[in-house]
Amino acid sequence: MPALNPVRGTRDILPDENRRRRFVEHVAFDHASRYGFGEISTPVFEFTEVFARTLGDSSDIVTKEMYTFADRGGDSITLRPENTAGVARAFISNGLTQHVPLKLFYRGPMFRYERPQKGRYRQFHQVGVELIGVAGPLADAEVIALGADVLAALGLSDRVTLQLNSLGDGESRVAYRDVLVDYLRSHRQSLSEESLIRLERNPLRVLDSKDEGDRKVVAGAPQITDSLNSASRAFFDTLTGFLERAEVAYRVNPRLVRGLDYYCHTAFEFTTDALGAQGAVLAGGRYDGLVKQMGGPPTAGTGWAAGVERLMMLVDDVGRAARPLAVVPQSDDQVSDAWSIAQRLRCAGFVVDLGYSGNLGKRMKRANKSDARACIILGEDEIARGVVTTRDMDTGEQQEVMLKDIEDHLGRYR
RNA sequence: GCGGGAGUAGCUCAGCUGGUUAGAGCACCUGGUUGUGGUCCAGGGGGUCGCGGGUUCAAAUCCCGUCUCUCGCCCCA
Repeated sequence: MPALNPVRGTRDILPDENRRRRFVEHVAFDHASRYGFGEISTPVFEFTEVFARTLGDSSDIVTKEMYTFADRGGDSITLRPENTAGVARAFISNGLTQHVPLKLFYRGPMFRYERPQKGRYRQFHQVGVELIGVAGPLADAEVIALGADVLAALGLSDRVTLQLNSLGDGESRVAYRDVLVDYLRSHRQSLSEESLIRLERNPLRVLDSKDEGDRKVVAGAPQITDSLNSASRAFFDTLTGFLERAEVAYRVNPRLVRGLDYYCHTAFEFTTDALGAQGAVLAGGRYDGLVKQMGGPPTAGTGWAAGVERLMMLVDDVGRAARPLAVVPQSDDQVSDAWSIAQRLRCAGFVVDLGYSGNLGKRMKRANKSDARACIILGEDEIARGVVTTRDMDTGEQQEVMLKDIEDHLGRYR
């Protein structure tokens, strides 16, 4: 049935898997709340310009990975490939520039036209945070510590490492870029074809090339740390001091870079080797130039995004769904009474399932399949006497209970 | 966008040097048990062998194309 398959790179998430997804999202938001973040929801599509302008014309996301189309009114629309640009747009659109510092959490689907792989889909989900309007390193520390907390709460502490780097301020980055380009040019005969292109368009990217020849060249390359001016160095030192004080373990990786212009100072990634090539599970950095680039006032910002599907694959077990009580009529003759009892119990806050058809045995089977904690059995006999029979599905123990007392009696199964 | 591997029942897979009616386990349904689930026993349903084309007397099996998944590259969450 090829016509009935979901579109490549998309998939259906069934109830069991959605419990994992909700668990991940819930843990993320729960911890974000503790840091004072509130949830923002922005549209899943924006004017193409929102992404084109902020992500940079040369980035892969913009040049070949966006779902872009003209709507019926002729506007160019793009399904969001990430949400930082959307949040920045909302920040400006809603006049929030006067309400900084602003701490925003988000979650939801993102869209990128990429080759699907393990943990990589064309429609995927992210959770993320943006802390807008704080220029100092305490904001970076908070955001990183929050990321570490979320991963810890998901039970992943021993499977991820935090890699940290500083790109410095604009002055430092320009200085480093010059030094780096000089060095790379002098070794251009050893660089891969890819890297020669990057050298012209986005030289920092050469640093995280996986090509063996490139790596040798990069190993001897000047490090950004040496190009940081004193202000940038102080920023980074203060940040690492905060992280140490909060006991957030990190490893400085001078090759961790961000290609886009609006990034500065902090860049970080929590990575794992448990997902093959998809190593990054939660990554972010500081983007002081973004809001201004979008047409807003100069505004500092720092944040991260995490791939929900990747996290879902890493978390072990989220426990089973709530076990229901099953109201089981002996036959169709007792269905109306069963229905009343079920509604009464639901009203009282119980999780209640029903057996829909068949004889008592069939309905019991269904109750068992739904993992029922207990059954409320209702026969002709019981109705006549104003009682029900309850059966504990784990012990098999049964007893008769007055109909009016069932809520009390079942309280222990709540 | 580029390269490797794989697609057989709802799931995991066997069958593949071409040869009767394509199998197993799990799952599902029915009965044993018409007032009692799980376990057990007996039986049953379910497959255009991803799709299209080619070779052949004969194709799940060989060849080509295509789609999807998967691993890697690129990039990224």
